[in-house]
Amino acid sequence: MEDRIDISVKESNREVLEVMDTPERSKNNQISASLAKFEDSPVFTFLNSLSPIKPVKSTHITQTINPLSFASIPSVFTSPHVSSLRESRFLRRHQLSDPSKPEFSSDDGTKLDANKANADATEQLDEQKESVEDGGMAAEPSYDDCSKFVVDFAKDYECASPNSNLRTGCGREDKDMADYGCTSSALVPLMHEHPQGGEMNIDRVNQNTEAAPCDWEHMLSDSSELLVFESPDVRVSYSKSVDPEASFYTGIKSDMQNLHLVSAVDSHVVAGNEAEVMSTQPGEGDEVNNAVTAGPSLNNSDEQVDCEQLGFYRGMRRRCLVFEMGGARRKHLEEDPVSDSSAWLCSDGNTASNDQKLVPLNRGNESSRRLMPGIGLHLNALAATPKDYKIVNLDSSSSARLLIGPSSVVNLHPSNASQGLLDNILVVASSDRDVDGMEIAVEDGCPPSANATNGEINQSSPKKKRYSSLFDFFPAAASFKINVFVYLILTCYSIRRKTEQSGEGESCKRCNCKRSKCLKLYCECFAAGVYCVEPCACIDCFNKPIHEDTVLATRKQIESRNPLAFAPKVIRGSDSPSEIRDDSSKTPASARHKRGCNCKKSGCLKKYCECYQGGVGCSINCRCEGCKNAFGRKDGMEAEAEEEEEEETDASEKSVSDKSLQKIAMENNVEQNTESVPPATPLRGGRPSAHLPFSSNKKPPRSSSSSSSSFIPRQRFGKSSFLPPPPKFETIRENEIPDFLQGGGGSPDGGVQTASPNRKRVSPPHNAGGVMSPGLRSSRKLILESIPSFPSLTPNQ
DNA sequence: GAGTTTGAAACT
DNA sequence: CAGTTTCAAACTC
Repeated sequence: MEDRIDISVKESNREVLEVMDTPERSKNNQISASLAKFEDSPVFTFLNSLSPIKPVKSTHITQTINPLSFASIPSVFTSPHVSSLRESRFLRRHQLSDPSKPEFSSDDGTKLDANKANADATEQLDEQKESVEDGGMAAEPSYDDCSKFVVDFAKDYECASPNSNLRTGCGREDKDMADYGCTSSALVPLMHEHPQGGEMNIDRVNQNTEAAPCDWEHMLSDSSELLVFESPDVRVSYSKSVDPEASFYTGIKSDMQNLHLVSAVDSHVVAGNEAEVMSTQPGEGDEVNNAVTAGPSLNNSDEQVDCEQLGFYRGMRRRCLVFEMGGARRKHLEEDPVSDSSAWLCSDGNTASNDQKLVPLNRGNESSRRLMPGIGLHLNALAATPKDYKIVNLDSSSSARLLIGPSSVVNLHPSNASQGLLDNILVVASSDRDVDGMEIAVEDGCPPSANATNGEINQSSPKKKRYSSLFDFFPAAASFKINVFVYLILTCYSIRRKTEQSGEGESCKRCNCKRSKCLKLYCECFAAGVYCVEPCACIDCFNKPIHEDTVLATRKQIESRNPLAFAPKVIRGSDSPSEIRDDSSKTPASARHKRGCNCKKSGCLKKYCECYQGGVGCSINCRCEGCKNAFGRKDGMEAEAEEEEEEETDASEKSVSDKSLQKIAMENNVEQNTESVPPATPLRGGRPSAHLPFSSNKKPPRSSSSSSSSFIPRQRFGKSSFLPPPPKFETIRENEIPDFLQGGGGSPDGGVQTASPNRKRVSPPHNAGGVMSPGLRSSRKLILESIPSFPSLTPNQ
């Protein structure tokens, strides 16, 4: 049975993956495939060794929180090119955002268990319920998960909580537990418990947890593995549909909400199968159960139901979560360009329907529903998170879902954010109470409705209290909590890793628009492709899920004028080795502003300058006057720039110097970029570099080459203390640049120019000749592997 | 926090 | 395409 189950699960997962892949398929497929293999492969082991756990253990993830930097948020709007990748992002975010929604697991569960699970699940559920009553822990089931990780985790958990009903339920067969079937069943029970009587479960859990101390390390290691490696589900979901971060968040949130530790895991696992992360909504336990029981065709007929029923996410949070998640998934699932829009929609609540669409992956499955609810991190949330550190919800801004605490500020920068979260989490985890707080926070993030769904769990009362109460319910939680947290942390960590790898991290955006209605590029949120969130102080904002249509339409219009309007403004140097810069030694980052700046008075030393703001040096594309960009003058003097800051005076002169020089430099530099880059700009740290590798669909290369030379942000500023501002813009690697972007022209500049709406800029001021350095072109060719995150409204992409 | 400066975005 | 206006962020006080 077990074997069968596993096999079926794997197959299902792969299928899902395949389905998902369609849009960008090639890459995605590869990825998915790789992921799938991953699980099986020894690599897992390796990964495990690498597992996030360590970092987690370290706990300290040094993430600094930059109050200033907001993680760039993945663009809400999917640009055509990006679509697939983007979608993934969305998903991620959604997940994150939605953490409140528990739905995650549901998906996986649905698939996995569907077959066997159903029977088992039902039985288990019954058993669990009983067991719960008995005092059994439901929680464990979560771990059951198919993934070894789960198993291990379960073991650990067991140690912690012998009770776990799940186990018992699964218990029949320990292996079974490991098996998906078990997991499913386990999940089911969890689900049931939730809906029905979270309390009872909790108590049991508590007992369990308390009873047995857990092996944190094991847990961590295991969990990490699961998250990262083993659980194909997780991976899939994350990698594909879900944004790691988002998933992470969402996962946390969902977990939190559910408090079903298990649920989180389970969800992951379950979801994993589908490759989507569907968070089971707490309230939906029934659905989940159904799904599980339902069998393979987990698809819920009612995807919407998930969203709406769950309702958790209505409102801001919901937007974010649903929005993102749904969108992301949808996209993945559906190749349809439309999906993009749907993604947007999701955020609204409206989207439920959309979500359904997305669901297709599941097609048969109910998973779809799950999808909606649970997962999504909100991009915004992410963005917000950094500041607020609210891990979870975006919308939640208000809710302050901060796991940690409102006070705590963590940068969620994509790269950092996760760690920050982890850190926070860890911290939190350290103290049970903290944990509670976290949970609370999470839930807070959740819309009331969601709570309601969870209602069971939440008793109601104030969010925080609820959570606390939850813990009350789950008194045992202590250990259990820890486990859960650990799990979450690991998950987050893993997610973060992925995200980091992907380069996605982004920060939140907030705007303060008063007249643009947040429908113009003036609006940072809109420009970033994300919906405005609570933190925004905008007036008459239309950049909300509710106005999806408007937003999309507007977006299209803008894109029609300038296809790259939503593209990341800053492009990091390509990774290609060829591109390695000569100067590499100097500047790691070869990033450059897509269009270049046009500064007249700021000397490119203030954030007025987009190049500076983006943490990149000015390039040939720039038409700035008196460039003193600390990250690199357009002259290519960047190195000097550093030296000079003080010398600034010279700068102007040098700037003059030459385009020719610049060209040369550029050529040399062209290659600089490379991944190393990341560190490149000091800024980065804080921010998001968004680099998701999305395959670009389109276009032309921006002139990457224009490149500036390197800019070494590093401290070059004479004023060591003074660090360059974190990049405000989303950055993309050249490789990532969408084809359409690249498409164009040969000369890097040209590409860029073409891209740039502004003709002025477009015109390559400096070396106009598309000539750029030949070298650049050749070397670089910007093959934009992935597109930046801009969402394209256009269907076609 | 209000007012100013700045440069991108949008418009003509 | 150039010039102007609008806009909101960045900055200053």
